[in-house]
Amino acid sequence: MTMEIEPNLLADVGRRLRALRADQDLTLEQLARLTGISAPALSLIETGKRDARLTTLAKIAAALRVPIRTLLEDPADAASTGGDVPAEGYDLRDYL
Amino acid sequence: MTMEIEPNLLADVGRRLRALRADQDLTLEQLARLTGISAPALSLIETGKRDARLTTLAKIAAALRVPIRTLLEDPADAASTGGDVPAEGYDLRDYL
DNA sequence: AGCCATCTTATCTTTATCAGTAAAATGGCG
DNA sequence: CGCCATTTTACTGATAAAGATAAGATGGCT
Repeated sequence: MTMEIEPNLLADVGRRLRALRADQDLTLEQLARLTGISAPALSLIETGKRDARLTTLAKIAAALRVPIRTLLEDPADAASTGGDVPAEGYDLRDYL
Repeated sequence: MTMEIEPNLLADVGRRLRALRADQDLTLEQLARLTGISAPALSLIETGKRDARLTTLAKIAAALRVPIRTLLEDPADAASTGGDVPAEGYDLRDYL
């Protein structure tokens, strides 16, 4: 359980994106028109082959009418949204 | 209330990033070493002048030991983390 | 099999991120 | 005021994102 900065973050985001689009029965073409992002670009993002910019993800989230955060969290642990706090008594400088 | 895709999303993310870094008393140099992202790049991101890639934000979040979602949500409405559902009975195709 | 919608992949061009470096602000603090 | 740490800004060059377009691949359906 070394967690190495989330191995397949892009693939995960892509999967969620595709699921959300499917929920609204939208084609890549339609989402492309809604977002201003080309269908090929959307395809690459959904298949986890492209490292999109923040505003690009924001446009897609806006078009799908969901908060951006939805794309980044596992709907499973979405319940514990109080689980934040950076582990009190920790000093990152110890690792420099 | 036209929402125009959040005009200052980058500035907001940058502010939260800077606050988190301040909480741990890290300099840009130190965070740069932790993330592998240069200090100038971090400065641009924190000041809302750069549209960072998803993996870049992920690296920073990992170094600060907070979930990525923390950078994107307003701590104010962080309470209502069940508020998702894309407004049932809506069809985005009506706007194409 | 053939057609059709949808998605994927490839190529090209423009633009932007990012590392690296160095040079200017900024801000304490003695 | 002059140091000094920190941050910002301004370059360079390499890598990658994103639009546009076109060409394959996939899958359903009669």
